[in-house]
Amino acid sequence: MTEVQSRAERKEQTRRALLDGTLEVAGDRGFANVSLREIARSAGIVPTAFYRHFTSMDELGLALVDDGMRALRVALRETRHLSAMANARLSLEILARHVDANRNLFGFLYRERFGGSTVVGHAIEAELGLIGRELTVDLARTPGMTEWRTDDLEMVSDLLVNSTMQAMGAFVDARKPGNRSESEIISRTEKQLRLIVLGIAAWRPKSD
Amino acid sequence: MTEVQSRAERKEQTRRALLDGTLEVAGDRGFANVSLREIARSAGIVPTAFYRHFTSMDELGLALVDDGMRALRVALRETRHLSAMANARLSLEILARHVDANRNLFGFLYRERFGGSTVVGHAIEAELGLIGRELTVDLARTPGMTEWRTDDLEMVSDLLVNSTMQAMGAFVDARKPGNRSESEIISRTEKQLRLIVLGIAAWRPKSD
DNA sequence: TGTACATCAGTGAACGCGCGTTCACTGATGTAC
DNA sequence: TGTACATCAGTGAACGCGCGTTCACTGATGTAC
Repeated sequence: MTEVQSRAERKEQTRRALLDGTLEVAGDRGFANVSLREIARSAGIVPTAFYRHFTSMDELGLALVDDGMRALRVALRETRHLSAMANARLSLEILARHVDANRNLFGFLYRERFGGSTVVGHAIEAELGLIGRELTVDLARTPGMTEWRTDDLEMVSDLLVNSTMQAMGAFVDARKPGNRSESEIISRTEKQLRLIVLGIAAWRPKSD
Repeated sequence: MTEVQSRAERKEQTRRALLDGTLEVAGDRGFANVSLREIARSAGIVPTAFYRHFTSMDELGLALVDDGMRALRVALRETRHLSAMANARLSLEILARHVDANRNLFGFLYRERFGGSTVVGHAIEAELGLIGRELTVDLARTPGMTEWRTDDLEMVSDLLVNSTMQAMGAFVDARKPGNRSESEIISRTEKQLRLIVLGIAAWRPKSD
C-alpha cells in the first residue's frame, strides 16, 4: 500500500496528531499542565515545528474548543429532535453514544470549562451561552410555554443546559471504576428532566 | 504596639500567608499554574522554608479544600435551617453573603472541582458526595417525601447540590463586569428552586 | 533569676531539568515555463 | 516531458529562565535545671 500524500495532507495529519495528543495528555492532567514540547513529542515532531501549526498553546486550545463545541452541537441537535417528542431517555442514550465516540473531546469541554486556562475556559463559557440562548428561543415556541416571560424561559434554559452538561461530564467518567455506570446516569438524569418538566407544567409566574 | 508572639504563633501566621497567597494567585490562573516558589515569595519567605509547612503543593491544596469545605458546610447549615421554612430567597442571600466574605476560598472550590489538579479535584468531589448523602437523609425526613424511593431522593439531592454549587460559582464571579449581578443570580436560582419544588410536589414514582 | 542546651522557622548556595522561543538550515514537494 | 526556481514542514543547536529539591547553616525562641 503506497499512500502518496500531498504536502497539505501531511500537514493536516500532523495538526490532527497535535490536537489528539493534547486531548490524550490533558485527559489525565488538564490542559494547563500540558507543555508545548510534550505534545510536539507525542506528534513525532521537533518542538520548533509546532509553530508551523499554531502560534501558541492557547491557539491550539481554542481549536479544541472549536472542535468540541461543534461535536456537542451535533449531539444536541440530534437529541433536541427527539426531546421534542418528550423522549428524554432516548435523548440521553444518544448523548451517551456521542460521548463514547469522542470521550477525550467531550471530557476536554467538561473539565476545561472551569479549568486552569482562562482563555479556553472563557471560550467554552461563551459558546455555552450561545447554546443557552438558542434553547431559550426554542422553549418560547414550545406548546404551553408560549406565554412565558423571557426571564422565566432563560431560567429554565439555564437549568436544562447545566443538567445536560452535568450528565455529559458523568458520561465522560462513566468508564472509570467506582463511578456510576452509563445506565445509572441515564436513569438519574432522565428522572431529573422529568421532574423539571413537571415543575414547568405547574409553573405560575410571579410578579416580582 | 509591641506584639510579642510565640514561635508557634509566628509559624501559624506564615502558614496562613502561604494559603492566602495561593488563593489570591490561583484566582487568576488556577491552582495548577501556581508554583511553590511563587507563593513562598508572596508569603515573604525563601522557597526552601515552604517545606516547614507543607511537604508539597498538593498537601497545601488539600489544606485549602479542607478550609473551603468547612466554610461551605457552615454556610449550608445556615441556609438549610431556613429552607426548611421554604424561604429559598433568604437562603440564597445568606449564601451570597458567605461567598462575599470568602470569595477566594469559595472560588477555589468551584474552579478546582474540575480544574487541573487531580488530587485537589477528587478531594472536592469526595466532600460534595458526603454533603449530597447528608442531604438525601434530610430529604427523607421532609414532609411529603417520607415515602419516596431512595434513588428518587438521591436524584433530587443531586439536582439541589448541583444547582447550589452553580449559584455559588455565579456569586463568586458576580463582581466581574459583564456578568450577572448578585440579585439577578438570586432571582434566577430562586425560581429554579421553586420550579424544582413544584416538580417534587407533582412527582409520582415510576416502577422501572 | 541565670545559665546551658535543644528546638526549629527561616536562610542562601547550588543542582539538574524541562520549558518556550530564536534562528539559520535542509530537502522534499509544488509550480511555472 | 524536463528544467529551474519557490514554497514550506520539519530540523537541530542554542538561549536564558523559573522550577522543585538538597543541604549545611543561623540565630531567635523555648525549656530544663
